[in-house]
Amino acid sequence: MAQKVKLSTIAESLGLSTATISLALRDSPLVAADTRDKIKEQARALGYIYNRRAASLRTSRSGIVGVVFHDVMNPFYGEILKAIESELDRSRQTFILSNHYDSVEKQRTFIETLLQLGSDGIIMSPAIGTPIEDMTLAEENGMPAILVARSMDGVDMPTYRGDDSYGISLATNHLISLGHRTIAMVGGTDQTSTGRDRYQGYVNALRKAGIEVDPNLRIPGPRSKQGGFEAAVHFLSLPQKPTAAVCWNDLVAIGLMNGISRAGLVPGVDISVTGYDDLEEAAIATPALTTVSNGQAEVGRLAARALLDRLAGSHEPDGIHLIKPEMRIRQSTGPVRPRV
Amino acid sequence: MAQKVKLSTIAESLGLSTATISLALRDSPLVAADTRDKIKEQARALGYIYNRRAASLRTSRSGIVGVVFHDVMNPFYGEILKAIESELDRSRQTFILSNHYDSVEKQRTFIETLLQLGSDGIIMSPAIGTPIEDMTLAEENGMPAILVARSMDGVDMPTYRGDDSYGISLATNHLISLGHRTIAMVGGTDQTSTGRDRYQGYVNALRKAGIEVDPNLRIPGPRSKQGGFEAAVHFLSLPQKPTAAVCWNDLVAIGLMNGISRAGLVPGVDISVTGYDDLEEAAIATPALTTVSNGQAEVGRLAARALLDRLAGSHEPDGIHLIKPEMRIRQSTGPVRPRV
DNA sequence: CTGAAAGCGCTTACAG
DNA sequence: CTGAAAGCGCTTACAG
Repeated sequence: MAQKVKLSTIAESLGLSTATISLALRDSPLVAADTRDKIKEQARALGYIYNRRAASLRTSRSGIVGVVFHDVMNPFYGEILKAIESELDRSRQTFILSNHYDSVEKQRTFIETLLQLGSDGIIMSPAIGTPIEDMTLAEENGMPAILVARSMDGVDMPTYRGDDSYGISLATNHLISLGHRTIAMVGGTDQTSTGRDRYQGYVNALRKAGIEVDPNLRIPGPRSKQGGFEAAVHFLSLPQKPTAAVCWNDLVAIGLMNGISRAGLVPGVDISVTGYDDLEEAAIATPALTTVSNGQAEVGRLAARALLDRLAGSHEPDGIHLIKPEMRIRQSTGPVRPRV
Repeated sequence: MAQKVKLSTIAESLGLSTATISLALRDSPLVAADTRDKIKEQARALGYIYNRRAASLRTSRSGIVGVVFHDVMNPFYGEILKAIESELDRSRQTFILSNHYDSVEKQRTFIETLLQLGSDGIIMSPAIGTPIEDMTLAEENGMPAILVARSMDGVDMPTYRGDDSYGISLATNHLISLGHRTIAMVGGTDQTSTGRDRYQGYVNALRKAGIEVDPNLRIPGPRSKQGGFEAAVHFLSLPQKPTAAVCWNDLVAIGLMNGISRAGLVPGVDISVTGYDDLEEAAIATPALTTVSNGQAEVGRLAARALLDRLAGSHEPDGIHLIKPEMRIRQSTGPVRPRV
């Protein structure tokens, strides 16, 4: 590796000061156009690499944004991340990603790392059980936080997520309109806002239709394909013989449909199944999954924009911003057919 | 936000020098044990946050490692990333992730960003068409690179990937042993080493079994579920009426099986399908997918270890390190059954 | 075992 | 339009 090229290397080679070089490379109007061109040309020729650490130490802006989710391998978060990525790219901000896997410790370690790196902000879907102190730790050290997908009680930071209660009621109403009366709810946990809100929306929709709510028709827990797959046995053996399942998300729904198929029944014919999120793969599942669009792209885009705006000095309103979900009717739901 | 706490804040409050504080916080044996404890206690009490940028500027080590893949939403890369993550976590290295989506420009921008941030190294699966200069740019500026999943011609950097040619021959031989003779190959592109090597392995296996290779039985292109799903139409309309498909990866295989189901045929019975990678979801697909384990966890772990070792000073051997694939026989393959 | 001082590579008032 | 100088917050020889 050749001798490190820095501002002073360029300055000396051109007989100018580092101040002029610095200004020129950042297109300051203070530098004459032809001086600027000469400097840029020379920087390229010497293979100059801008040292962001040094600049950041001086300016206390790092150009780094932290993003922490439960697990990016989950396409729901993956789709949010993609939207964040493209929005940050446009503003030349680099993001650092971490999965917390709902470990509060892992999440805190990550927040501390971001603070040490001088991260300009953080976009997060907080881990289950996140203490308020961890959130204020960020804010108090000048690192604004934006929440996505999950709300946190007692925190009025800007939060972007879908209207879960309304969305799940769309799915439930759809099944009711097809004649289903014994409808199970599969997946999700009361430990997250999405779990609570979606169960509540399901309960509300049933009540509004005059259908009695049977708590035993709830199978809480599953949140992945694997989980949905395994829940199929439980679901199929429920003594109430439900004819339909409202799933907490698409992954659970797809897993459940696979499990139902393995048992020799045909999802969408023998048993109706709805998902939630409208992941890209929902449309190509077999059968194509009836689900609720949860606006991941919108959530990611708005959250990134909110953070960028805040970094630019404007203060977006705090509190929860709900994105309106929409029904996507496909082949996994159909008219009620009695269970044998 | 309170006044920023730095080393000198602690030093003054205790009547010590910043040198002592710095050493104590890093557990240097040069500092007396009780002095150290007092310092650590005070640092905590004041809410001190270590400034990595300043330290990194001084030491020229950042504790940051870059990771760039085609797309982490692809579970194949996601599984590699997980292994890298857990290995780096153990060494308290932070990773910065980027998708290149096979855009050479996006990849180069990311490499430049890493250089600016003083990244200690990079683990990458190079974008299609990556010029050698982009790789040497990293190395020449003191940022060692480790390749995963894809090889690059003319580059002898350490590379960790599966033995694609051997692996696909396992899948092909399995189908041949079930009596299949008209076997299509679906997905992949000649622009990547995996695409070339897997097609070659398929061709070799057929030849060795004395089966004539029909280039029209290759359907190149698909690399995703969506792609495999769409390829089903083409596959089913092939005049040679193949009874089995060797797919380039699990995603294509799962998509293809969905497409086959939509057409009213039963994958695993009417048409045998093999995947490649053994993603977590292969086992719960319907039918459960016969596939080839590609050792993602191993690839990620070894690549991360190789980089960490290099950072620690030891020089692992350059060149390609092949991980041995293994066959996973499930329900998506069965005895040949003539196409009608 | 602890301290004084230099320096990592930038940017930013301030002068001219 | 350009330059001299200070300073961001650390670490690291070097002294003692």
